[in-house]
Amino acid sequence: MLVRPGSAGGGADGSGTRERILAIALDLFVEQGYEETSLRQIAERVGVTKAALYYHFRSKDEILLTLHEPVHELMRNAMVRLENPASGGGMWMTFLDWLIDQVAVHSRLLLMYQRNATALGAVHRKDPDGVQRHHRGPDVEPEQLFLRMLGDPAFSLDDRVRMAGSLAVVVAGAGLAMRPAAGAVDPAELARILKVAVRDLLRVGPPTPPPLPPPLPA
Amino acid sequence: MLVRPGSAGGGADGSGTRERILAIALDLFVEQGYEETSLRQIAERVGVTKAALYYHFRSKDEILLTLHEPVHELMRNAMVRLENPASGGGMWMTFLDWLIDQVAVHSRLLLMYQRNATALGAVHRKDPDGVQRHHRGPDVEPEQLFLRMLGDPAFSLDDRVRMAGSLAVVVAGAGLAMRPAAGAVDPAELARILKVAVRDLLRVGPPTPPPLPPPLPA
DNA sequence: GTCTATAATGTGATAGAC
DNA sequence: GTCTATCACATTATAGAC
Repeated sequence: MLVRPGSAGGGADGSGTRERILAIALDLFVEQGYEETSLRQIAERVGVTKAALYYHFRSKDEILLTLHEPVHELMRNAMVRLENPASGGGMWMTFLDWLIDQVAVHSRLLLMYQRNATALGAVHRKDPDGVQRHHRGPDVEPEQLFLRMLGDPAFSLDDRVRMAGSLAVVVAGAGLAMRPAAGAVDPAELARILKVAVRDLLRVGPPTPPPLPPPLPA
Repeated sequence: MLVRPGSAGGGADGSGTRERILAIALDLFVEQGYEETSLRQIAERVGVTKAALYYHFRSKDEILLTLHEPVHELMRNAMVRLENPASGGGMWMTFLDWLIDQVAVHSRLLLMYQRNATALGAVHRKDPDGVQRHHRGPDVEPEQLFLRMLGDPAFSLDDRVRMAGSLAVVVAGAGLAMRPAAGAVDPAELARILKVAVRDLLRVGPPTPPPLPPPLPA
């Protein structure tokens, strides 16, 4: 589920320790954050010693990077779609629809990214080559990817705000699904709602379905 | 600007070292994050030794908490406004308008919070009393404050998504203004745009201005 | 109010046995 | 593939001189 098997150097990992390390690290990184989580803590929960972790991973950073690999892949994929010159204004909408579907699948990973973006950036700055080694493709921080586009003077400030905003809405929606306080949420329904919501924000598509109880007198 | 003078224990701080510590810590916390920033680094940049920092602050955590005090105050203020039973649906819009104005003023502080929410949460969990001591009022993490409301079953999932989304749009807009890559942004114009945008997302107010012509007919 | 010096601790990481 | 034992280092924090 998390990683493809047979990715690292050595022999077959019969007991699946590597996967368990990743799963538990993901839990802890989401709960406490990367910096606040020590290798001792991870090892304890996995049921091995610190040294054992170093058999499976070269460093703590590498655990973080391995977990973020799917996120990076998602972002690379996103970039390719955005750079496709097929359409002008509709491109962004098409992209968002795709993203919404992706987000429903990877919501937990994205939550981890959201909580550890700062730490990931630090790792990124400290050892860019180490990041490169982990996944081919352009070595861009996901966040930077969109900032570049948002700086494009071809868009008005209004457009840029709404583009950045629509992205934020999607992420917030994904976050909503992850919070236990928000109750169980049907991913499919959430995706459907998000797609309509971003259309309202971006003022495209169907004019705007009115809410049933009018919340504010016009 | 950042803190009220005469807040800490000792005598008058003639040279304003305390304020300089806070200002520089803010810079570093925004740039690198709280965990990645060491006291040595702060002291170096201020031009004093590590020990000097401990004259002004009891711990590293206290520096973070002091910086977040205005943020907490903002959140407490927000909660009071939201719990005001004056209006039903319009309440949220009124609240957002107020928030947008506040965000324009405190954008830098909010960016710090956004980047260090995880670290702040860790401090929060580790020493809740220490947080309490810093600012009277309910001891709630800002993030938790809204999650509570978003869990209210009185709202449909669609409403909740749009409420959470509108909040995210405001935060994203503030973030946009802080990024050098996004170019200079007039805060007043940004605020105006945001207020219209969240109305579109929440489907209240003026029906929906079209994209191309000037989007504010008042 | 700031310094020097140092304590106390935890961290990520390595070496080598089994 | 996992262990024990240990290293080297940076960190927060304290004590006491000036």
